[in-house]
Amino acid sequence: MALDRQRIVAEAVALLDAEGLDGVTTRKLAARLGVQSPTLYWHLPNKAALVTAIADAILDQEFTDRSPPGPDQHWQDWLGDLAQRLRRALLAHPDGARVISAAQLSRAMAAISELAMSTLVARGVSLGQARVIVLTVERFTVGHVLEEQAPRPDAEALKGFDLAAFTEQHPTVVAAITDYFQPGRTVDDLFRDCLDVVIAGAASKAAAR
Amino acid sequence: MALDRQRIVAEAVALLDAEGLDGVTTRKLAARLGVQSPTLYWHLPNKAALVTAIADAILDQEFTDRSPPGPDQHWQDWLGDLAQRLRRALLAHPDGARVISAAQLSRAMAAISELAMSTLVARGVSLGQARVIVLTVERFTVGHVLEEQAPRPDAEALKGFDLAAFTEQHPTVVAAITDYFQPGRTVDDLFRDCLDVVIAGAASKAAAR
DNA sequence: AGGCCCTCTCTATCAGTGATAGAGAAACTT
DNA sequence: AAGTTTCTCTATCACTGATAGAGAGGGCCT
Repeated sequence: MALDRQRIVAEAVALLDAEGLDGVTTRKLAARLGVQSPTLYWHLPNKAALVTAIADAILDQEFTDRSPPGPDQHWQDWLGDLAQRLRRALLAHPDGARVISAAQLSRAMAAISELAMSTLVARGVSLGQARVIVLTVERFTVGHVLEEQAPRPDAEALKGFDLAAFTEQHPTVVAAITDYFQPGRTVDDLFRDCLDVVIAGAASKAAAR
Repeated sequence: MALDRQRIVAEAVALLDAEGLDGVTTRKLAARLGVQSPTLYWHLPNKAALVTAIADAILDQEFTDRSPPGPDQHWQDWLGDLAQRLRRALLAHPDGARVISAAQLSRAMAAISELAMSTLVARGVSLGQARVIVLTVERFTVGHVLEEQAPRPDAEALKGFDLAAFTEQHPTVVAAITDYFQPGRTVDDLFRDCLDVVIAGAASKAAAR
């Protein structure tokens, strides 16, 4: 099996799935491909390019279908679904959000932006508004999943953590968390609720002009 | 001058300012402090703790004043100002957003959340809504600045970049960018506009119940 | 056929990274 | 004075991304 960029990236995604972003080293990747690590540098200029390629692969995997909304679907709902899909793409791999935010000039991300902005424009949203709305949704989504995927602090760090003192200093935060996750609600619901805030704002801003 | 945690963190911030997050290594930091690198491990358990401490220092620097809104200030405006201040804090140092997103259990970030959520609750927003709104604003802001501070792709990467082809494949994106930055508008305006979307959504969601 | 070049992989090596073990100096306590 | 705690040191580890440069192999032109 010949070594080419595509096979390298596919194996890099597998390595990402197995060990997370910090586990994606040129040596481990080369070993999986049955090759010595400097060989990779013939196919890729540097590691940043590899990470960008991984980001594109992750996004392409989820965004096979890039269809605009149906004739009687509101663009608000469609944009919400797009954000959900983006989140799903990031959550599908460990450190997915970190990978995307480390990517430079991701082709796939640009394609998503183009799809979203052109769709909004086709629905009568002004070009400027479309850009602002799409950027807001994208950056919120990446920021949100980045936090979702943040490593749970290890036991060592938690030893110095005094929950009682934290609760005393941050009563509202603690109350809000316990309150929110009471009835069986999940992190998916939290994202949905936060996203609804953004989409509601987008709707009101788009209507305002 | 005795070496203590506070002096280490202060020097780490100076090093961050000089060389960015990737330049903050234990050896360089130790050299600046006139000490050998293993010495740092007596004061800090590991590098993650150092990054968290840097994050707290960066936030504390901007959030000396943690006052709630004045009596006739809308919470929407106050929350917008808070987000602006958060952005300013992140932009004040190279890779500031990366530092904050790499921080684990940041005390200063928790304090900001507490301030924001309790303020909204005091203004009659429900606990659940307050949490959703504050999280949305925070995560959007971090996501936005993360993108703002993303390294401009180097000349090497740009050599393989065909602007004409990109424009053909992403006409709306290119048109939106050129359109947006036409009359002397800056990235500050872009953040303001995006933030307004989020705040407008927060206002409508908070009013809806 | 012979020579050449282009493609791809190799070995060897570099400078730098976070982290640990354990020696030792200095200061404080008893 | 002796012992203990606090802090810094030297020496070293396993590992990282990256480069230089040798060399194998196939295709191509004369």
